[in-house]
Amino acid sequence: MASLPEQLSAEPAGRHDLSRELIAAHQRDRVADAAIEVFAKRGYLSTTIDHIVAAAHVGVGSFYELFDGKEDCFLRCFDRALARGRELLSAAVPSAAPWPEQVYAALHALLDLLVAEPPAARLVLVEAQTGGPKALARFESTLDTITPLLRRGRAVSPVADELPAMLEEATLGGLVWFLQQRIAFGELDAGPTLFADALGLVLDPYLGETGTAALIAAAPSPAVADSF
Amino acid sequence: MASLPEQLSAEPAGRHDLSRELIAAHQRDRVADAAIEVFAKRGYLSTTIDHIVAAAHVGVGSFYELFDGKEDCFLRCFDRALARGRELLSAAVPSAAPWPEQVYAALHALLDLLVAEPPAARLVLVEAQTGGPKALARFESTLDTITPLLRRGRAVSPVADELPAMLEEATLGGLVWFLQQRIAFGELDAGPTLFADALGLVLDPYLGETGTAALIAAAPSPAVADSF
Amino acid sequence: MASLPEQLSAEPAGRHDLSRELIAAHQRDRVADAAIEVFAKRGYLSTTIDHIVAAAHVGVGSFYELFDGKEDCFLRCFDRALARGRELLSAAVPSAAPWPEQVYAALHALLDLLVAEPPAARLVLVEAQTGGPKALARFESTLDTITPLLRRGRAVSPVADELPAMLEEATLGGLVWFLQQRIAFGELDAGPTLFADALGLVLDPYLGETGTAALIAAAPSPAVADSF
Amino acid sequence: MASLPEQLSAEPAGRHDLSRELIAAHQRDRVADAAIEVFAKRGYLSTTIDHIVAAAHVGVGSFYELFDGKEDCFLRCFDRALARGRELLSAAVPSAAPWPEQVYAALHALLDLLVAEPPAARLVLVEAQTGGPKALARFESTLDTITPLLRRGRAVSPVADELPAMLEEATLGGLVWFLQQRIAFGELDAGPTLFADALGLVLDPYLGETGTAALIAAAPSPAVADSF
DNA sequence: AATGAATGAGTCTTCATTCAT
DNA sequence: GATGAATGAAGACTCATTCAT
Repeated sequence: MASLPEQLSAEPAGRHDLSRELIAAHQRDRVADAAIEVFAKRGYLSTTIDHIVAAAHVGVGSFYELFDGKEDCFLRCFDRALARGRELLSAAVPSAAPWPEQVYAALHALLDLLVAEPPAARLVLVEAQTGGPKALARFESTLDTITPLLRRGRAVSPVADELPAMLEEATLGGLVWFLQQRIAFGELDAGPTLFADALGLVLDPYLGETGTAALIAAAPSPAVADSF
Repeated sequence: MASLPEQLSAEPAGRHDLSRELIAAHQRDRVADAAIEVFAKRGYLSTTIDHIVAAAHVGVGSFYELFDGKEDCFLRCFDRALARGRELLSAAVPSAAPWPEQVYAALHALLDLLVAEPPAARLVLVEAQTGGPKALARFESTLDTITPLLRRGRAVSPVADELPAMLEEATLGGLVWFLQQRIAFGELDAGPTLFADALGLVLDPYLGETGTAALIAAAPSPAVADSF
Repeated sequence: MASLPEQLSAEPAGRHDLSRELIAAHQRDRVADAAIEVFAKRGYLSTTIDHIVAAAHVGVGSFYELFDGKEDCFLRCFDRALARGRELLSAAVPSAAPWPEQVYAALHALLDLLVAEPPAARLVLVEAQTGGPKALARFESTLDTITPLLRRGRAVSPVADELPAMLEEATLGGLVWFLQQRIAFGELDAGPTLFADALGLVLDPYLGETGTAALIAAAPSPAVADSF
Repeated sequence: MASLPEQLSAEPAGRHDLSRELIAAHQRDRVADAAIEVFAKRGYLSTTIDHIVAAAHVGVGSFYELFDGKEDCFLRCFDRALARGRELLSAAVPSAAPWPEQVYAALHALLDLLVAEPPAARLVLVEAQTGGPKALARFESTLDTITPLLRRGRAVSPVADELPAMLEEATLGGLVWFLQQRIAFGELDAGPTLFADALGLVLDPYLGETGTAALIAAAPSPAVADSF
């Protein structure tokens, strides 16, 4: 890989390698973005390398320069979509706000994202298991990150001592399942029902139906009210 | 010309066709059972016809006599596993018993089944989506069968008017997710924790933790106490 | 050929074997008739044993009892069709009539036959080469039988000493080609043009156009005039 | 994003596509040449893709890059052989010469070609019908091209008004048949008899035997006299 | 550095033939 | 004696991956 010329001119080579890697990373991201679309459209199984390189406008050789193969590519796509989601959600949640409003904001951002980027949504939530256990494990660990955040809702719940031990895991599972179904059957649109259902699914156990309704009525963010 | 033999063979053919179809159905079931194992072990994607026929001890030609191809085979395996599960659950649930005990029995039978037949469990719960939307839709409709049964729990719940609207869908989704995870990571064993967790996941919202605990303590079925 | 059992019980066994062979020959003919249709409809290449046994209403095993395999079956079909043609033609030609009328009758009978049995016609004239060189050779030898009959026309020709040496071979080849084309493109119907063309093709060199026309005008056989 | 490289590569792509197609066409011809040999040796039916790729020294993938499949390949081979023949014949026939000499030259060139390239000869004349009706139709239309050229012989024939109406079709059919037989039985060699027979077959009806003999005696081309 | 032509292992599937019933 | 279920060799074709240019 490191050829002679680089060693002869050490310092610039370092910079060069750096920029080379940057360029490579950039390329990888570009190709991954194209691949996400393709994987989402055709499924992991029936996606071929040709599909991807055609969509990404790169040569087959470049593809193998960038990725170790099809599975590696899928995994990176998966990671990329997941990371972007995590990032956006962190940014969307006001860390100082009371718990219910944080959940409100997070869920809203999540749905916004899923509606805005159907391919990524499908990749992460539907095609995950097809890509093997590795992708699944990563998704799982991301979910584990969320569980404690959810659990903090017990502090503000009037029925805290009645809440089931596994509530958070069940809630998260229920939400994932709820979204999977909507995506699998193409019913994931920006209707107000979707958001209300999802919010109720998460908050009701903690606040009760009336509590959730009150929160929605308060409509904390105008933007939220707009898009949903 | 030579029409006599044909007429003679026409009548028995009817009877014969019947037995032929019976034999074929039997063969199909045998091969499907073997295929379930293979699909569960290798995943739909990397299962080949050769794997299946080797496991089922039939020739390639017989396979294609029995099934239209790989996908047809997978779908039939899926249906077969699903049907068997539905059947066993129906039989296991005492229709006259109070709702909590019915849930107890049903969940127990379900976990029993999943532990007893890991391949079928993996096929239905994990490999479902790989086999295309057809399998998914069938699984979905099975789940829809269960929702109303779950909803009957509201009648016995002390907190009925506080229960979220989507509780049943969330619960079911949570349960499915819970089981998927256990299966995907090979943690689905016959430990007592598994059953307690699953039961809590379903019953807690209706009965509260204490109510569930009381039910477990009552230990309605000795068999249950045995295996879990 | 003569096996031990026959020697032990000579006379009855002989009769039995005879009748057995007769029955077998009869079966073979029946199956061959069905096979001719199938071969003509689908071509040698894409005809399967299943097609044949289904059309002939026999079991696969019986088929292999009757024939050595697919090629053997095709060859026997070919022979059978050819033999039938030869037979009919011999019968149709009045041995005492003058040569032009014999040709007239023979050609007429031939075309009658081809129109009446399109499958056999196609088998012999079009599918011949597909079945390998054996079929071709047999067809060839049949043609060689006809050459001398044709050559006898020189005796009645006013231009006998001007006739090309290879006239008979060329004529026969031209006729075969002419018919092949008509069959291959489905233009072999019982129109008067077909017969006139074929007759001209054969007789013109010997009798000249005017001679042939005179023969047609004489319309030797009413039956001929009818069907063509 | 990253749109620049695409635009830069857009322009050369046009040039490149051109050369790509040229290379592909070249490859196709090379593979077709090998395939002609194989088809001629084994027949269409029992030729496999593996046989072809082995003979052409290409990978299976390349074969499918070049052709749509076996039939497409056969058809292209057929066309190629036919085109080459047509080309050589056109070149060989002196357009200003008297008709008998043109026929002489054309027939000679044809036989030269058939003897020089037995595989192509067999492909076009014997295997034609096996490759389906498409090949046959193309061969037929080529023959139709020749008919009018043959008909011009009537202008120089002393017996023009005695010539049969279908003479040209009969002659051509006879010639084809004559050659098919020679090829099928491997008797197509460069002996003088072959050429004399073929020439007589075509010219005798127009010029009479004596006329043809005179033409042969004149031996218009020394080269002709050499090879036959 | 980037390309895409070439490869060939591996896939699904068909069908002539055998043989237990 | 007849049947047709079972076999598996062999076919066409795809596509992930390599490597010369």
